[in-house]
Amino acid sequence: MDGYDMHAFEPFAVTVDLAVFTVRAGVLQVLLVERGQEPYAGQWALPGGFVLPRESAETAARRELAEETGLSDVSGLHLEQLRTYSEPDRDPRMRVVSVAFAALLPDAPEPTGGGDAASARWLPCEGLGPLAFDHDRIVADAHERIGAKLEYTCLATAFCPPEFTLGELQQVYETVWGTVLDRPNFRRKVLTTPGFVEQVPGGARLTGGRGKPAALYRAGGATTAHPPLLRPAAPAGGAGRAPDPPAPAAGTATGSSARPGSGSPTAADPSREGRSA
Amino acid sequence: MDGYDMHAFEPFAVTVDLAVFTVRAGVLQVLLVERGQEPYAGQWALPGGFVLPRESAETAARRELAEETGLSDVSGLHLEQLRTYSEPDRDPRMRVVSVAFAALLPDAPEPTGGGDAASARWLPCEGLGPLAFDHDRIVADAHERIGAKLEYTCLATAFCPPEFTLGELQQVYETVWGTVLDRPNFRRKVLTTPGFVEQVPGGARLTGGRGKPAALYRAGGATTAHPPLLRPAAPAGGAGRAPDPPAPAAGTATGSSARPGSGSPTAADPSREGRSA
DNA sequence: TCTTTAATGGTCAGTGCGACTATAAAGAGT
DNA sequence: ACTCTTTATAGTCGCACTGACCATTAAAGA
Repeated sequence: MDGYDMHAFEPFAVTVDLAVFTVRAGVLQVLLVERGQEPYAGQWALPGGFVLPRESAETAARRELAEETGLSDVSGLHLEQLRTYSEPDRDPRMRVVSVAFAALLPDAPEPTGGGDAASARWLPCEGLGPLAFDHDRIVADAHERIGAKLEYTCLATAFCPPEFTLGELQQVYETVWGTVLDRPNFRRKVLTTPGFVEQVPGGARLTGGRGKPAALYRAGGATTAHPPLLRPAAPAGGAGRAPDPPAPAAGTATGSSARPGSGSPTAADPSREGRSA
Repeated sequence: MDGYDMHAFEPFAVTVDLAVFTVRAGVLQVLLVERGQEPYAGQWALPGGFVLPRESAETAARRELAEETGLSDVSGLHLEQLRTYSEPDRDPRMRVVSVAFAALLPDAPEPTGGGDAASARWLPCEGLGPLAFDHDRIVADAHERIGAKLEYTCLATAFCPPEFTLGELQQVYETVWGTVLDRPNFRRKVLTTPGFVEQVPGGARLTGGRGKPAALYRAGGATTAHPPLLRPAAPAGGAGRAPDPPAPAAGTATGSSARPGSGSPTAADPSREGRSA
């Protein structure tokens, strides 16, 4: 950053783009908005916007996240800078440099429509048509980054509500990685990693599931997993076995989507049924 | 990135900053330039400069890297986007958003002075005084990122010349991590990781070192290490045992610094002495 | 020649993990 | 009420990897 007075410099527009993910009904989903004007009118794009004169990219990203999701408190949500996209022609109108962020949401408080965007929707990450600008690549990069961070951090809890079962936590891994994990082994790994999760004093979840009620856990204090929880090496040909998403039955859905109420996920939900000793 | 026509937007200056690292004489060093003008005149800063109107940040970074190091061919060097720094007041003169990159060089072709900067120098990463702007933080972030990537990638070879010994490779790990590793165990791990390194057909290095001549290796085709080469967990209190850098003796220096000639490190150096069956 | 240094080869026990079996506790169907 | 299905949880067994060692080889230096 030397040589200030030696070159003329071109001004750039600086924006943020948000890749907001959630796991819903066993499918990884991204928050997208439908573009109203050219270019790419009618196509899906990542939410985002300009960085204002007196804010950092992180501040702008958190502001946009709040606007776009309609959540009142986004301070606790995981928001992480991904990388900056600066190809000269990525926006046909002008020179735009965009700082991309990845954000993780636990429950999906059904779109919003709060901010700039008229229509915002959660769409499955897999097989979505071409997005506006270079947003396909941003989504792919963000997906890959999150998958990698699940291995050596405790980030997966950011996809879960304040209290969750180990089955829900496992489904986060399986959904992001697109693999199936052995349940007892996953359980052992998570429980023996100090500070990954901690059991909530006296609770077990009853009604939602079909089987034995599962114990509830909270995120522990640890941020990194040592040693890491490695994703199973792809055997050889093609992708590993993908877990089938639970059947999209209405009403009492399977597993994680059975959670009632999508309001503020701040306090423990008292409508969660029976709690044994 | 929606809502273009709804806001006025402020133009930003966009720059790149380069954290260029090398391992020299058992010490991790960064390439720094001395600032000539205010602000921070006389202080050390990272090399970098403006992104030109028709180039991406990556292109600008590679251009600056070539200018600053004076190397003719920087195409093979490892250059990786770190993150973008955009705090509103990080430059007192104007709003500057900077995309930071980390680059790794094998041998250190003693500074340069080629590009913009009058005086460029390698300085040890540890205990350098306050740098200009937020460059301390960039260096710290880059160091941490590189240390982490050594664990699960084969990146360490980017610090080594085209042909190297396992001792040199190990010193890269020890220097970046600030720990001591067990030599036989390190050797076993590297050699059993498929594609990490491959032995050069019939060579062993003779003169430089004091002990038994070491076999020469090249970087293999692999980019990731599965399972990773985990950095030893810090025992409890404070940092792990730091390796003492070899005594800074002149002339025939110890170990890795014994390599002759600092010119273009493209082809295998024929001045490398004796080569047994 | 003897010592020092570093590379290389090998052993051995503990840990972690994958694969697998077994049991417990709920709902659904008959 | 009983069985079947489903899910959570407990436990076992063997292999692979790792960390801590020890031994040998081959050079340089005293």
